[in-house]
Amino acid sequence: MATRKEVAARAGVSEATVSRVLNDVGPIKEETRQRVLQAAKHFNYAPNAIAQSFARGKSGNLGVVLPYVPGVHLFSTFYFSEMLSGIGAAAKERGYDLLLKFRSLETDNDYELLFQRQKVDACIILGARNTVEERESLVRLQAAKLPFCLIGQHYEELRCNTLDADHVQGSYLAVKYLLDQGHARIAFLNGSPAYSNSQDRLKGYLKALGERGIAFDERLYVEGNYSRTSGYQAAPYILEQQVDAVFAGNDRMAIGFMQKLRELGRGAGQDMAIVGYDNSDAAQFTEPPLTSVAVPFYEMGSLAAAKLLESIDANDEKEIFQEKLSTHLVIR
Amino acid sequence: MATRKEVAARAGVSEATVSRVLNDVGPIKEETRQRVLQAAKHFNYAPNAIAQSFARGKSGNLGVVLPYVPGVHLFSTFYFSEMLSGIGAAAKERGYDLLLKFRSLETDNDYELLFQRQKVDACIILGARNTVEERESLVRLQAAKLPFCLIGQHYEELRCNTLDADHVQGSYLAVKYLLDQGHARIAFLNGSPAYSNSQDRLKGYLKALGERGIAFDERLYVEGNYSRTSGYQAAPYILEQQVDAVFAGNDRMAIGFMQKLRELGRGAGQDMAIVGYDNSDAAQFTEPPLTSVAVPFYEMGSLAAAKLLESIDANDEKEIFQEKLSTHLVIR
DNA sequence: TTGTAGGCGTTATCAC
DNA sequence: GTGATAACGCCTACAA
Repeated sequence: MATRKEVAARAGVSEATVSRVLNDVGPIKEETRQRVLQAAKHFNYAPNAIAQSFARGKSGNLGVVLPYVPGVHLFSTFYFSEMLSGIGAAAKERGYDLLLKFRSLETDNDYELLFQRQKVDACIILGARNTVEERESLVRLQAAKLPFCLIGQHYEELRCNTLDADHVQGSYLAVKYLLDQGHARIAFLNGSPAYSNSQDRLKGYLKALGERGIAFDERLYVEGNYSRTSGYQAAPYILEQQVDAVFAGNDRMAIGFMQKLRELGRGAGQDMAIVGYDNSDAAQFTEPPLTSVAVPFYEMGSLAAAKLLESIDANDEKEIFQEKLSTHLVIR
Repeated sequence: MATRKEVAARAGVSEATVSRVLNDVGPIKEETRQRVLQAAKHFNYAPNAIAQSFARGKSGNLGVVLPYVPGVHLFSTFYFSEMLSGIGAAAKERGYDLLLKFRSLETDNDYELLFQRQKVDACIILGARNTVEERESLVRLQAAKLPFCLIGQHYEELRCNTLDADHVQGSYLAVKYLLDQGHARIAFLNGSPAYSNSQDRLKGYLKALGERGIAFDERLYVEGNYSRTSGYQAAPYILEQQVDAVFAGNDRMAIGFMQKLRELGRGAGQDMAIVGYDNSDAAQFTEPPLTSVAVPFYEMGSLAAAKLLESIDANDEKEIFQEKLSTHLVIR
């Protein structure tokens, strides 16, 4: 593979001039420029990106941290897929490449390492949880002044770049809708409280109930893990509680719940109203179609990436951003 | 951020020794090793990955090229999601990071550039098409001895690393199933012939028909673009042909077709049999559930990555691999 | 067992 | 306008 040296030799100029031409800096005689360009073309030369990163002290990569669970096909979940699409689009626009980091939840709890090694200029963290180790790791990250942004998770104690959807509002909308339809005993099938968005959903649920003066009945509150199976498994218990509606924290759980319903011979939508969350593709294919809270995952990803990259490109003092995009209910 | 120099100074050794300790090479006195480790810990030192790549001439990145279409949420398609999950898992196992490259179909037709810049040690190309530019670009890639692998696409003229599913077989199974069910006029809703897998599907379709002595009727052959919309739009024409079954090149098109069917008041599965392809999540949620050809996308991704990385890690002469994983029919 | 020193391919700061 | 040249942080013979 040709290097700058060979190009310089062939063009009869110094290596510095080659760089100047290729980086389009400084004044250059048109004739020299042409000679260099031709020589470069002759060798099919392109600057070595790693050497460039090394010299510039910038990698040109935007890191994306994803939770990695062996055997679980992560991208197949609507949430991550959409988000990553958005991040990718925004990064591409700004000339950054995406470096994916799969983090094993048990072993890789050190976000710092990612940056210490300086393979990325900034980083977006997906699927962070509220555990002691993670919080501490994030505090260190911040102390080291490494630019990062959390999507879909926020901590009370930690003020850092954050992009999320307004899940309090989303859940409120969903539950209010069910109440408006005349349902009173509404079960809530939530995900793990280790995620702040689960907690937010609970707040929205409580808020909607509170407005109608309905007290929280803990028997109607069930925790799954956002998987279809957990929705499926929760169904028998929920049915025992004589509810007339179910609000699920995501579509997967809602779909699992509906499957069990059908197996038990109780068609969904007849004597039982169900509302999901995410408005994933699947929501429109179920029978009956699933009413669901639409979350702008793609926009969350692209906005987070845009803001983050913008802030590192303009290298003045970075302001912390904490944005919340709104959700809406898609009634089917 | 601390560098090796500072660590060396604090430990009272040379920089070379620091590297030796950290890379675990050569004989080192235990005491020295401890001093170095402590000094490293003191500064919270981790070697700069880019400098390392630079010195070693290896990036430690596995590139993944993805077609990029503005406005289309790529990862949301089962195909890419699953594949990328598989690639990611295999890369992680071998200590490689994933570098994603979104390729604009119109402008970025030069695969070479990716490698010339040497930001990746090897590359997996998804969504390659059979166009003049792409073929030429791939030929150059190969001539430059850059290790890459195509997934889901192969060319007659070009012998390169390839991993695919056996779509001839898959389509054959699907059509044979429909024939066995007693259907005779089977429409085929295929995707663009720019993808070799579309062509393979056609072969399978023809093979199954041929076995029963049924001649190809071009009125029953329709080309969509693998989107749900294209399935939806193709429906009226297909219905006009008085077919009793439809085989779709992927589930998305099958689902679009079914939607139109329902809108027209003709429930699927009643007077019209439908078989999809991919066995995506969505296939089980439709009403009625969709019979579909299961393709091991995840395994394709992980196997391709494994083989490719293996071949570059063992730096002897690389043998070209061309593998085809088998598919099976999931009857619902 | 450890130190010295050359090299990796750029960028960027000086001179001229 | 252009050419030297010193970084950049690390790896790795080669010497000692």
